[in-house]
Amino acid sequence: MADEKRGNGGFLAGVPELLILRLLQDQEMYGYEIVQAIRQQTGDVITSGEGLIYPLLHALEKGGALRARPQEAGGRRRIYYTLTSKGVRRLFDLTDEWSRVNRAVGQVLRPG
Amino acid sequence: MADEKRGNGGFLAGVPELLILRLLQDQEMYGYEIVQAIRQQTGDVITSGEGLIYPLLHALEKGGALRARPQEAGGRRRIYYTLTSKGVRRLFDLTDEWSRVNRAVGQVLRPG
DNA sequence: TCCACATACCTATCATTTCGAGGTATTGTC
DNA sequence: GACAATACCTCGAAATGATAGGTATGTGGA
Repeated sequence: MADEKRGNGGFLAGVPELLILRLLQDQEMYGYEIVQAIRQQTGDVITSGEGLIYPLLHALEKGGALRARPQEAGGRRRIYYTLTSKGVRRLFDLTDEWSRVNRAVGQVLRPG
Repeated sequence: MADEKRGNGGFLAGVPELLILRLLQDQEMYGYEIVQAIRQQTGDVITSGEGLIYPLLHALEKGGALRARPQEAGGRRRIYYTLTSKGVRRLFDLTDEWSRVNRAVGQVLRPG
């Protein structure tokens, strides 16, 4: 079909990035924590794994949207991330784009 | 960044398929017409081109969601598509999935 | 003690989807 | 006659997500 082998069922283009940025807007978090948070806060609707989240965090950091702060915590090495001003701007842009697409799809789904 | 080279700006995974099915629920349409309709009804927010729509129509037909009916109209060869019962089911499933993801993202964006 | 599990990080590869460029042919307009 | 619009098509590149692995430490139970 339109081949639908997506574990999450599709409709997720760009969503993980948006969610990461939004979560970090409220508080500093580390990667593993973000993976769990997305699962919990979406009621297991979005279950993006570490194989997606970690590379995304690295890309966002390299792009200047996030700042990384390594820290030891009980023998465990964690990397905490915070939003930079660039990240905040990116979050606003993505949020805006998300609602635009949302409205657009809604207009077709339930017309006039 | 998360590299954002999508002409439409992201957030479109699976959306074109959903829109096609929804449009065909109301009336028989041909490919070129669908491309224009998506553009118009979304106010140019979603501008998926023929390079995306035609292959999608073929895949949906092959998958049994659509039935194709070729017809000549004023020297112009058009291929009209209609929904099969399988296509209707697929439309319901995608619509459902779309709102689930929508709610899930919303929960993260505006918590509390 | 040993084993399994949760934590916490990472990469590589594959599948899917979208985008852009290009190609054919007809009709209508300047 | 040239050009835009109509109407179909395919190919290849790029981006994204999913899956499957791989490393290491701490904790709890048998």
